[in-house]
Amino acid sequence: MWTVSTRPAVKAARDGYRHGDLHRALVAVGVELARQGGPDAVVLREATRRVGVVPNAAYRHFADRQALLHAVCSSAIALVALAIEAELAAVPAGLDGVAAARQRLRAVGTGYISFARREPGLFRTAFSVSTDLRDVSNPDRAGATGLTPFQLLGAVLDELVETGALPAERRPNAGFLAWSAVHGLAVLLTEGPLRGLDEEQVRGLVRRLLDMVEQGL
Amino acid sequence: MWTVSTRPAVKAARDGYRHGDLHRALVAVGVELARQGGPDAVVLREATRRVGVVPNAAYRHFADRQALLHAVCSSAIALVALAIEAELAAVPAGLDGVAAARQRLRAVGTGYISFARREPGLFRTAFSVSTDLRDVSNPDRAGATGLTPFQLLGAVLDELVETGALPAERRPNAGFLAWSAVHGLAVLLTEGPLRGLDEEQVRGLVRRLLDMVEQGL
DNA sequence: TGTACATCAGTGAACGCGCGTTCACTGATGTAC
DNA sequence: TGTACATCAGTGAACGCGCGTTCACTGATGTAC
Repeated sequence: MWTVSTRPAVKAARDGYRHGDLHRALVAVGVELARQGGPDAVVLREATRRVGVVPNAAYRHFADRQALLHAVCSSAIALVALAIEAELAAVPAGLDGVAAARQRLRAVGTGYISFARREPGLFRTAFSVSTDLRDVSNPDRAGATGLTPFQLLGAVLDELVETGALPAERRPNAGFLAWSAVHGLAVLLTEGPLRGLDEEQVRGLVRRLLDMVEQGL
Repeated sequence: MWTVSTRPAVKAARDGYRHGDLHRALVAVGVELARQGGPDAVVLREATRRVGVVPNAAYRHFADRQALLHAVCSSAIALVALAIEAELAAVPAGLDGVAAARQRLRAVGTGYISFARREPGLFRTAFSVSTDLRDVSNPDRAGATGLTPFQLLGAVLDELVETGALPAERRPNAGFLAWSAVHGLAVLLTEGPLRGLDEEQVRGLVRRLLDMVEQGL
């Protein structure tokens, strides 16, 4: 407590000598960089500069630049999960089982695509670090429900099976098929030839793509 | 002819002072770099180094590094077109109209995905430069038939309409829907969580995705 | 409760690197006469 | 067919840049006694 009172202004301003939680701060500012410029913009020196710390201080918390980028990537995916959760929460209650499950499947897709359009830099960053099958259930990549985007999709597909809207034998790999379609459209809309479309056209295309998935699964 | 005979060895070896077709050579070596390391590996200095020319020589043929990358991107897309054409050529003759058109639609999809898996660096490069709707018919991006990947897809969709396998009112934007699904799966298989799958599993997944597209369109 | 000390998060300075790009040049090529 | 000359593709040297990363350090924090 003595130390606190001897340097109160500095302490209050930025905690003086020690930062407090540099790890979290670097990831947060890394997310900001990725938001503005995608994965290549996650530059270690720039991140430390923004946090107000010397460049090599980052090495107390990350092995190297790649480790920081990896953490930022996980955060970006967690934000995708939050976007999907928000869309799921907006599905009106009071529908019967099959209709509700179908609506929720569409909510997952629209949440994913609207995130990609709202945050193209973060969306590219989410896919910039190669993942494998274990990463799809990494808790660092989960939203408020504790589920990752892929797990949220999986939960909805399970609902479809339970309500009888999806034959159980079609369930395996259905998640990857739906993900493929939605991801591909998200890429075409954000980096591909469909960048120029207006909101109206996008909505129509998304609706048709989700029809295709619903029909085709 | 005197100049030729005064420096024959050099002339034969690398054309001596003048290169001959540096533009084409830089694009070719740029494609090689992209093949090995994706778009970021298309480094102007390295390209000139490999061609055996001084770095700034590139500026006689390209405004800047971005212009070189753009040319490499177009070449990569042309290679996608060639891969699709090869797959189309392998569709057995003698099928009736509807079955042939369906097979050809699947050939477009498998050509696209097998290219992505065979040449992940070029595949990423093909998508590294933002395109717009006019680029999808850019002749620099065409294969041997003179058609770009998207135009090849479009031609097959037209066949489906002509044979009655696809209702004409579903034709608009069908290309983007099919492209989305196939592109998304290609990404998941090459950069995403499905990287580790073996050939057998991939074939099954591709088949199911194409079923979904065929059913859902 | 007060003191001595180990820990370890951040500092300060520096490194080598390869990059894209600019400048003034040179000399082979192909054209006009 | 032979010569004079303009063109312009490539040379040589250099620039400033920001990056990731390493090193030896310092001094606040929290713990053991």
